[in-house]
Amino acid sequence: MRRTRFDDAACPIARSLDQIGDWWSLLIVRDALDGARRFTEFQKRLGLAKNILSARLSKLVAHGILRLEPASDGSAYQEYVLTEKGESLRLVLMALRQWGEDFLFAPDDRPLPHVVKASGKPLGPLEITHPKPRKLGPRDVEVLKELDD
Amino acid sequence: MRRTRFDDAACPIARSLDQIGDWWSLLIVRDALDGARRFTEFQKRLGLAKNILSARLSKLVAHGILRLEPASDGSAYQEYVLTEKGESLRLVLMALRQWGEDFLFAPDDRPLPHVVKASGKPLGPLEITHPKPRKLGPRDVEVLKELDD
DNA sequence: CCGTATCCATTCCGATACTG
DNA sequence: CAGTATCGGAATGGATACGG
Repeated sequence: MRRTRFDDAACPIARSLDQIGDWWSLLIVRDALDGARRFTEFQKRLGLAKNILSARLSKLVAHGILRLEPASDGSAYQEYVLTEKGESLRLVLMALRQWGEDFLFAPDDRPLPHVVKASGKPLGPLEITHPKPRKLGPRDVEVLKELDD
Repeated sequence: MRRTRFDDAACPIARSLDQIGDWWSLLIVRDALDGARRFTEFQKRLGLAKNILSARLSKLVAHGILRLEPASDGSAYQEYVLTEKGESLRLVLMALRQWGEDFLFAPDDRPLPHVVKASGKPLGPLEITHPKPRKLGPRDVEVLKELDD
């Protein structure tokens, strides 16, 4: 596409999109946040072609969003784990999730709730803060896998 | 590319990306939030080809993120204004901005600060809330155009 | 199991020319 | 000013075949 690069743009949003603004990267990060670490695991979850998964993973590693690590089990392979930079995308994903929940689902087709781990209670909206104390960290929340009420 | 569609995915993030997950849409929304309304205005700010701007704007209108409105001045043309759905993307953009600010700028190349309109003070991080009261709305903040300290 | 390599279709992007 | 039309090139995406 010979896309214009945004990597040196003055705007942080443009720079961000340059690194993760394509169709698959954020979904890969989403699954990584959900515990996926192996190539085939990502492939199975996302259902995308292996060559493009390979390319995306490499790009994410190159940008320091994922990092390669020796497999946690005995296998000779490596695993893709999130760096701090990658972990921090959780907030972006949450914003995207809340927007989607609010505007992209019909009343009779609700998404799985996003809840606070400790309490199991659904999240409130993201809030903008003055430079003030924090409430809850991104790690404190999770998305329910199924409805078991 | 024959990309897989996410518009009926179970995951809100996937659905969101289906509507605004391309290279230009969020930047268009960014500029709309910043006051841009006219075709040429977007084109000038973004520096993208007119045909693709045209396609993106149409798509955003089709998705109910932008809406066409008779020009506010005398001209016979129309203007692109954000719907509530589009306005709500402000939070997503803020998350993206904060991530970019945190990880994509060198110490000697800081981005323009994002401040609270009323106080002029820089924003704190987005926070996750329990179902609790709100603090500051997305409309209360702005990005400085230049540094005049 | 974990990828890389190859092939082909699609579509995205940018530039330019053109209309009202 | 506000687009539409057309063009070529590049990157993306999916499928499959192949190798460690």
